[in-house]
Amino acid sequence: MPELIEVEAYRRQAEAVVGRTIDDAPVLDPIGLRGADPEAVRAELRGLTVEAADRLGKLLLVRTDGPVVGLRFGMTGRLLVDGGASIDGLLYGGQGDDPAWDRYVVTFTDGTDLRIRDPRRLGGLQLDPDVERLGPEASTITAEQLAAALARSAAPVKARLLDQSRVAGLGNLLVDETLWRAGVDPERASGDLDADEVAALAEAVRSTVAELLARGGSHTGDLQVARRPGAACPRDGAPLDRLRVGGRTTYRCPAHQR
DNA sequence: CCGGATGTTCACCT
DNA sequence: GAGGTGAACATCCG
Repeated sequence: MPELIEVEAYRRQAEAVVGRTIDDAPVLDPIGLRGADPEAVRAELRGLTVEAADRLGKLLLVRTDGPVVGLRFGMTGRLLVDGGASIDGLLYGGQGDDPAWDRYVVTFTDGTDLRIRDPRRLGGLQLDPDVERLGPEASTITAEQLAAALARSAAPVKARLLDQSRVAGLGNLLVDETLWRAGVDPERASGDLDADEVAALAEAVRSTVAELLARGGSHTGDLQVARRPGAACPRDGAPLDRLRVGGRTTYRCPAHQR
């Protein structure tokens, strides 16, 4: 589920735990710890008070009076606050929702809790994550920032937009939707876009994120409904191409994406 | 049965 | 150095 939009929804939920004090944080399954010792992480989290819930790209940052707790959700992770009632309505698979997939639990002194539920175990938790490795936040990216991210690169523009160190927050669905709306071929060499095209693309990134956030998810794009072989472009009816760009399945309208 | 799927990281090629 | 590919993770779906 998580691209920037879904993680933003989790961030808003996480604001409910601001002010609470952590009683315990057992690591049920030590995924995505990047070498950290599970018991050491648990010990560090005990007794901390949550001060804020922030986000950078797809990384959720829970600030405390001690270390920042960085949460990643991979493709299938969800955040459950106070027993669930997940607002994303995007359960992995048809039903798939099993407490056995809880990887991290944070219990608070008032008896409430927060948990990371992740069937495929692609998410993770890191204390004081290195946010310097991330590019500018996609939802507010400027033409200047995007120009810097694309400059002098022969890589396909889609690959650059997916590269979290260049632009933070976009995933496969958002990038396809954005390039489709902007009329840009995902295979275009990044450095070949002129200043006007870059400015228009930056605007498309911001507006696409805002609109799909309002609609309720990365999967609510206009192109998304056509993400299947042989589908017609919702804009002009041309048969969509299905190809691989940046290692990911890509849909493109050959008629209007240039 | 097989291939893919909203992600990230790494080893190994060209 | 820059890009690309494939694998790994585990589960579900068409």
